[in-house]
Amino acid sequence: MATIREVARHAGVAPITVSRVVNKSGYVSKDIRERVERSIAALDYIPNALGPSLRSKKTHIFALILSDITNPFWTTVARGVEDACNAHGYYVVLCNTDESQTKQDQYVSVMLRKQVDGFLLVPAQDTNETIRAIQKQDIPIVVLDRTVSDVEVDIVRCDSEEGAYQLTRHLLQQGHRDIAVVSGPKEISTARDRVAGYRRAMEESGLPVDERNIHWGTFGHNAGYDATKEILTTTPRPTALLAGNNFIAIGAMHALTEAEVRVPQDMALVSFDEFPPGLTIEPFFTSVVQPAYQMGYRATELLLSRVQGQTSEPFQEIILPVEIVLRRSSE
Amino acid sequence: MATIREVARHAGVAPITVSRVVNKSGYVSKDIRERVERSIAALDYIPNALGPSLRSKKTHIFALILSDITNPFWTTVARGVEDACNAHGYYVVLCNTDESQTKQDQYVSVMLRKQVDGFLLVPAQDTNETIRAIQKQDIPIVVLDRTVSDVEVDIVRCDSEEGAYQLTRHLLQQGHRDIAVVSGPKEISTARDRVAGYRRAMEESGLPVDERNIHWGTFGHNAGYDATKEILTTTPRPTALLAGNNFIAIGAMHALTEAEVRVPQDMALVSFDEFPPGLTIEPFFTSVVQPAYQMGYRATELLLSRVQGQTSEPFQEIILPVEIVLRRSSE
DNA sequence: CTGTTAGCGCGTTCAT
DNA sequence: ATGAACGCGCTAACAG
Repeated sequence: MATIREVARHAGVAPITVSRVVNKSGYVSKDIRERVERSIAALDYIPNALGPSLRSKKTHIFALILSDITNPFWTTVARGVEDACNAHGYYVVLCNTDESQTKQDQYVSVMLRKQVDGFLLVPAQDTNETIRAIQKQDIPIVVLDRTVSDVEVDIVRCDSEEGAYQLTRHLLQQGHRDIAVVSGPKEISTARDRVAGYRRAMEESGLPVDERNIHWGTFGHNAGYDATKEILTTTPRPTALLAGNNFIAIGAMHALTEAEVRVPQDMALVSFDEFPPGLTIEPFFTSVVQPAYQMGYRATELLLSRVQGQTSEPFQEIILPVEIVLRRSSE
Repeated sequence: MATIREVARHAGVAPITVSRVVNKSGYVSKDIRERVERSIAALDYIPNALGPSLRSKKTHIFALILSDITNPFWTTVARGVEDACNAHGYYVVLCNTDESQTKQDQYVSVMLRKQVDGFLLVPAQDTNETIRAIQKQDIPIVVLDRTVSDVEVDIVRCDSEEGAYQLTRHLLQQGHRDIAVVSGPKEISTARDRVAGYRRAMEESGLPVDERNIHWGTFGHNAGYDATKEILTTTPRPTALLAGNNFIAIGAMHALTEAEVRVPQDMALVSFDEFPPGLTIEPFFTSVVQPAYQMGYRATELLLSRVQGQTSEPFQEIILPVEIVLRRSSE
């Protein structure tokens, strides 16, 4: 790897002149520019971005920390982040936490040392320590998807409560009265919000909420499977099921198929999150569509505005609207 | 962000002493260590990794450049890469090329400037220029999934030819004689290999290969849809279809469903790549399972060995075996 | 229009 | 056991 000095020597000029040619900054006569350009080509010179970063304290790198890139939902978020970054000359380092607080904190610590210019964080649990640690270093951060208690921080998320409300109302309209919910971990706000939306719809219709109908677990398909098996043993058996996300719905479907419970005839099944069109033979689940790509994109734009604008306006909470799509799984 | 000097001043010692405490290198008396540690905590000091990187010319970052993180296949590869990296103190910057040569080259160029320690590249097309440019800078690179002509380079890939061969033999055993192939772009080696495996199986059985049965396109579901629509208009109509990847299979399925062609009764359909268990209600396609996670992991290990060992052993080509899983889509 | 100087944060080398 | 000086690659500020 040639350095700027070697190019300068080769071209018989000062390093700063090479710098001016490379960055098209300042005046360089045509003759010298061409001579420098030839030297650059001859030596295969590629500028080292570390030097400038050290001086300018800018790396133009953001850290995106999320739970699992294997879930199409997060993948879509990540694409939104990446596209927004690229549109503004930024790049993304991706970190999977697997919902582990420890992995999350390790990543944050490393990324702080690496001088990333900002964080996009899907908080693994309801901890605010991590966020505070980042804020203490004056590095901008935008939280994605989930609220965190007891911190002031920018956040971009979707309206889970409203989504669950609409799903439940849809089920009620179909005549269901005994509806079970299989949600994610109680520590994650989206899991709580989805239960809250369900409650609101039930109560609004004057229906009592049987607490045994509310199941907390993880956002993985195994949890959906387990909870559904349990639900199938209860009497009276619920006639409809609200899954907290796409994986839970798949797990529920596995359990139902295994028990030869037909959907929607014997049990209606509604869910959160779509699968991208290239991923399913035929969309089947009635579900809440969250604007995942938009969430990533908007969060990145907000982060960029924090990074660039020195202004410390009040923290924002951007809540993106969701949409409900009716399909065969609920008639 | 506090610097090492500020901590040193705060603790009344020299910067190097702080460095020794932070890195646990060299001798520091217990008293001073504790004093320094208190200062570190008081100032929320986090070491800046840019300085050392500038000196040591090591960033401990790899660039992973692939076509599309939205495809579960690549996502699984990425997890393999990430896990292998983390196990060795490395981190990954992820870059989506969307199969575009231009985007790929832009990313490579930026990542070279950012001084990544190595590249993991899924080549967008059959170009070796990009790879040569990286090698010219003496940065190790491992190619993933696809061969590239006219370059000496390490590569880790799966045995596409054998996979297609087995899929075709399976169809032949089921009594199919007129089999169409919907593959990816001709410029991508896996697309060619899959056609080659098909040819081998056909020829081995003494069957002529009708060139009109071979369709080249992209690895997206739209291409699968379009090609299948076309296939359905030909007479005699093939009785079986070999899809070049998961997305093509889904697209084909869309076209078949639309035309009310039943699978497998009216048309058998076999494919490459599985969907992860959390992503499908019920696995349906007979398909070649490629060890995606392993591919990512092994490639990273190879890259690490290149980065660490200074030895320039001969370039390796690691070909991972594939497996075929029989399902309902082909009886 | 071109060049010199100095310093970003850190750790290696050599001293004390 | 602790510290001073130097330089990694680059560019802003200032000279000429």
